[in-house]
Amino acid sequence: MKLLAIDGNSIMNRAFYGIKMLSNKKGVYTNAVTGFMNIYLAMVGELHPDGIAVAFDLRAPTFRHKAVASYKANRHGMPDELAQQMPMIKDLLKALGAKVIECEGYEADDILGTLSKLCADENGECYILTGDRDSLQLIGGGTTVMLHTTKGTIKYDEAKFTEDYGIKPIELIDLKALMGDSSDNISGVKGIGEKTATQLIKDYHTIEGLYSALESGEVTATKSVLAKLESGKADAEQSKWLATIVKNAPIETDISAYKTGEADEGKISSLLTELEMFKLLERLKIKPSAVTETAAETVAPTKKEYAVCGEFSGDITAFEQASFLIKDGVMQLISDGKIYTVSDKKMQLDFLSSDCKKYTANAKPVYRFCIENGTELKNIAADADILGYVLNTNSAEYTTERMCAEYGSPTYEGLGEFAEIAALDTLIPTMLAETEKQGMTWLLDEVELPLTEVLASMEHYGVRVDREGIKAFGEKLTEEMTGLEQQIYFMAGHEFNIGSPKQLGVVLFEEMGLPAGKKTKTGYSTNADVLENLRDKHEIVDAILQYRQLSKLNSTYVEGLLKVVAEDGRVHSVFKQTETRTGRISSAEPNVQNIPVRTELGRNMRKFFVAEEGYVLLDADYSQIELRILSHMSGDKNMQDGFNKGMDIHTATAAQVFDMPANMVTSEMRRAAKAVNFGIVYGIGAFSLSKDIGVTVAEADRYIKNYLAKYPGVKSFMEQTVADAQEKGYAVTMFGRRRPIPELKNSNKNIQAFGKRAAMNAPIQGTAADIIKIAMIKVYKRLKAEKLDARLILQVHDELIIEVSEKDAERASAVLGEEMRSAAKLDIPLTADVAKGRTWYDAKG
DNA sequence: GTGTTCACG
DNA sequence: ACGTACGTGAACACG
Repeated sequence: MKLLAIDGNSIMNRAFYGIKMLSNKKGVYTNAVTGFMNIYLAMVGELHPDGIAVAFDLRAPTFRHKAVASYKANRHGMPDELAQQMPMIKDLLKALGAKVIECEGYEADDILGTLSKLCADENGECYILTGDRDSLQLIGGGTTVMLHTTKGTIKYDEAKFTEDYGIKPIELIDLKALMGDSSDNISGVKGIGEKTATQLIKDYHTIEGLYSALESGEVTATKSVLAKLESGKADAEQSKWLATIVKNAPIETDISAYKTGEADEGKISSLLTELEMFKLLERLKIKPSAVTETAAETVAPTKKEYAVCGEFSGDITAFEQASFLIKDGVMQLISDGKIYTVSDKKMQLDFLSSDCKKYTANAKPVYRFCIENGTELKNIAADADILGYVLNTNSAEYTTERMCAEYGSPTYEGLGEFAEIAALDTLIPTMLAETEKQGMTWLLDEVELPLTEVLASMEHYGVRVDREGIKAFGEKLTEEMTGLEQQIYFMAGHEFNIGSPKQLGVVLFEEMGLPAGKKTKTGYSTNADVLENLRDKHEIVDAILQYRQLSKLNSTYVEGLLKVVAEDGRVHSVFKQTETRTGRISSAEPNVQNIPVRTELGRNMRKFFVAEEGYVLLDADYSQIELRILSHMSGDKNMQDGFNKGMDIHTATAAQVFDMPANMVTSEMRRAAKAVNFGIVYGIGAFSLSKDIGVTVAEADRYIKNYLAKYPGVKSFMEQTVADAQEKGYAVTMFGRRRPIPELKNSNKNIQAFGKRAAMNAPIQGTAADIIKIAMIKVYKRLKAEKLDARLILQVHDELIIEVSEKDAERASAVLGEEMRSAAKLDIPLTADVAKGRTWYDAKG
């Protein structure tokens, strides 16, 4: 018999603290279960045991509330987030065929000890998996301890133990009896520490041996140690008893009862599906379960019958309603329970441009396919990816498989290559119903679905870049960098990798003796904030900051951009519609939403984003859209007043906060007010604000208090928003978009505080995202309707860029401004100014 | 693959 | 006592 005996509590603990918080969308925490299973599967894979037993302490979770006079009383109780996960892991382990052992009055340790003895009695092997060094005393006689630590799992047999500790495993008990163990409330002998205890045990092996030697005066030690030993004899004996793991817990003694049982796949599947642990399901090669609670709440979709009918022939434009997918160039089509394939491209395009009401997953590439073939994709009524995103912006991916599990839709493995489209055909109506129920139908139909086409078009056109200009700029940067590099090496006294924060830290803070500020997990922080404070300490700091700036520009923007220029001399960034938690879109390959603008040198990059010959760029951005939204949503008349009067909002805020007329506001005061305004939008904290504007925390706190006093509507809005989010579990925008915030349910104060800030920010940032999306659709439609030689090509959160022929520039400019301003009707005006230029640099006001 | 840094709104 | 503004993507070093 080869038995794997696991200390369930200990491994759950390690897993819980070793893995960042994870939770499913209901806020049920899963990180400890996830971590446990990772360790568990790795161990089972390595050892291939015949039997697995997992021991748990049987203790009420409320035990931690002191008062209980026990020798374990000072051990910290587990946090609720971990306690919740204990029943889950037990159920899961049972379903996997492992034996879960709990025993009234005995700790996990004792159960492991008993198991190891049972094994030894049968001449079997016992592997104890634990994160607790206490169990090392069990080593020997066929028992090996696999000690799980943050650095990995160490296999402790007798040889390894003796090598590390210099004593025999069993002597660990005597060692603890002398030195004590505060975590187990074992006192040991007062005044005897690790060093002394180890030496004594090495010499005398056991407490009994030590004390008999002591009686006969054979112990050589300092007078004080001898005195401590003598007065601590009773403590030592008591401690030894406490430190000894018992081996006779009343558990099943027939070792064959611990043989691994049959796995209950159905149970595993429903458990893991509920927990949304799909990666683990995949690893176990088990399909997710179709039935979840979510299903019961909405329409419980029933499994339908589908007939596979082969290649379609007939009139492809005659369908009224169908789901489709395109896989490796072959279109799969499902309508009225019949599944077809369509291989002919012409036929595919005919279908896509027909009036048929279409359901699909990930429509954007299909839009691009149609655009590239000169036709139009019509009547997309649902897109599973978009539905998945709207229903839960927190999800990491929107695969059909995952969503079926999440929304309780059946799967169709029997249909082979058609499994996905069949699943989709059933899944989509369920998700549409859920969307309706959550009041997001308008958002879906009028914003997200039409937006996909706009994004596809933007990706298709891309933006032209001036390759030669970028190269020349890059050469200039490289040259300057070489110069700086030499200066830095000279000042440091040797060459090193300036790009390595680790090496840089050593040079600055050890070799040159500059005062180290913040630390990171791995060493000294060398970020711009830290370096900025060291500027007057040494010339090298300035050179490094400058080098950093150049190096960033060169590698990320010059080299990065050149890498992604297409054959047509343009970059076709991917605009992702299901990426952000708040509803914004994101941009990648290249990211066109973070092209430098704040410093003049970086801003030069924008000179290389150019219009095609005969065309110009139009750039329009919303002015203060987030604060305008805040003033609207909060209904704060005082703040709205500033906007209605057309005032500069930061100056208006400064006038309010510092209680003086606007014309008396200094630029310093405006700067502070601006920082507070930003802070409010982000969910403010006095500490961060003080750091941002360089005042004391107390002063920053006063600013905030003052601000909220002047804008009482904002104050109550923020409070209400957080309260709603806490109650409902999500924050919501003006247009009904939800962002789930499970962090609010966390017992960790910091995480909860983060949740609160996110709850304050999400409605504001999210509403801004909704509004610019609406504007994009309106602009796109009007440019098309008015047949202008113009196209939307970029979006940067509050900014839109159009490429337009010179002759249509005037009209397109009007369209852009009008549609942006009228995208939403708020209590205060939305302002957007349009500027024109050959390059992005020129076109930005 | 993770951590650090830094570019944008 | 601790850590601290919201949301992203990319490059690089390092294990």
